[in-house]
Amino acid sequence: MPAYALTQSPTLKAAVTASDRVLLEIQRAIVEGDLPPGSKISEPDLARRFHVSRAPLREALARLERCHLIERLPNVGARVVKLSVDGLVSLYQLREELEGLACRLAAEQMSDEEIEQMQALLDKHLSTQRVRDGESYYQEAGDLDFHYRIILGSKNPYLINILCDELYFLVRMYRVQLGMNGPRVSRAFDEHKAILHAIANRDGELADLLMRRHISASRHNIELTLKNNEEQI
Amino acid sequence: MPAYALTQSPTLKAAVTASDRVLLEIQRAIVEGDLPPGSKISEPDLARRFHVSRAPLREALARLERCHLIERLPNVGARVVKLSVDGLVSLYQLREELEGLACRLAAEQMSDEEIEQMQALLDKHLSTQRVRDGESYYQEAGDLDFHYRIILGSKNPYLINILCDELYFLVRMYRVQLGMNGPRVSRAFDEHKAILHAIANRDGELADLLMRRHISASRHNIELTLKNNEEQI
DNA sequence: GCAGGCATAATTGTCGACACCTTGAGAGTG
DNA sequence: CACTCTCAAGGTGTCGACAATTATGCCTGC
Repeated sequence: MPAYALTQSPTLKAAVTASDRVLLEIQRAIVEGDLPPGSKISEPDLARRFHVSRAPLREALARLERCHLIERLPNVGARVVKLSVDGLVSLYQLREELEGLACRLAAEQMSDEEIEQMQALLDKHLSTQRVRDGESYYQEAGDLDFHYRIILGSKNPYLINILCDELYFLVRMYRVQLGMNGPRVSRAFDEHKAILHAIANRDGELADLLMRRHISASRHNIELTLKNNEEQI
Repeated sequence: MPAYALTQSPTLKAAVTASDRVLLEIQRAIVEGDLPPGSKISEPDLARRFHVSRAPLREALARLERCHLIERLPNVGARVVKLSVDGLVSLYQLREELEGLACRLAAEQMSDEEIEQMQALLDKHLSTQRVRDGESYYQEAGDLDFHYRIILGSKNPYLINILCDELYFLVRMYRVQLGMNGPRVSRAFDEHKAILHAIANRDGELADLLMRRHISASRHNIELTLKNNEEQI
């Protein structure tokens, strides 16, 4: 399998084409709620806004559909996805399964060097977290970085593609729009550490189990916020 | 989650647009080896061949990339994927995990009526198989139909999307190009029956286990053929 | 006042043409 | 002979315009 199979998304490569650029901008806009959930996507409007023609814009829309940030109907158009409890549950069911698998594979496939680099990464995150206690953004970035590395460590290109290119933007959207809060931020570090420890011991089964629990806990956290939000409406 | 989230692929809906039509034709051509693995995809060439302009063709190519039938490089172009043992292993690792999950969810989510319909489907397949013993195509279609129904029964839209829209064309490509052969054809029926029985008993764990074994056996079957093929070259 | 149909406006799908990039062949040089 | 550079040819990325479809608002009729 050629290496470029892993570089389909412009997040992992330089944004060489206009379509890539626009994709990144719209992804950010949707994830951060700049384009609100449920809102209509007008192609002529967006094309003007990002100074491109409709051709690269439509290419970008196709990729946005691929990562579940918009939904399209032929001859009708696209809308930004709405966040829901059902959607969250479905998404995290998959995450538990797939990232569990990623852990098992990573425990077999990652090199000692890669594992050492991850340990260094965790140490770095720990120190910055102590300094900026409560600032969720850094925790957010650090958490995603941790998960990314394990997924890449699985060395399974299809698994990497699904998690990194197709599901993670939606995961980020839930987390950014519903906010990460409370004691989970500090507890997540310990869970990361335990998972990495299991991988370092080449104990794939344990890493799998711990990752599933880690993701399940994260889901419950978001689910609570989401249900509160829905009640407020 | 709206219903049309499940109808992104033209396989499950009417091919209303030119892009849909071309997509279906090229999918078939690649899966059946009409466009051979590794061959270059020339946009002007294909556009002439299918009597459309490059705009809908490129839309179709984007979706072909999504289901891993072609690989693209910016400013370079697209090639039909090559089949390999590594690719097969990666693909079936995912299938085991995801279809196992689908079984667990289907055991919870499927209605009694849906389960009865599946039993009727199996009976029908059994009778046609007895008649046309050895004809792999019908078995092929029947097997896919069985897996499709379980996946749909999971009621998880993301899972359905990944398996039915993104991975199954590649699975079909391996099976069609490497051929299904030997005693597996008849044994697969028994395995299907056992899986469905577990689902009917609402025993998700057992269905999960049986499905993983079923897929694993299928993989070993194809792997053998693939390795023989590579040795011949 | 309301339902239904019609015409208009706006949006999406498709087309052909152009600009830029990559690639491969061939000339030139060490 | 090997290596580099140039350049032409083909292909991809992008653009603006047209055709087909859908949404909107008005009008008519009940």
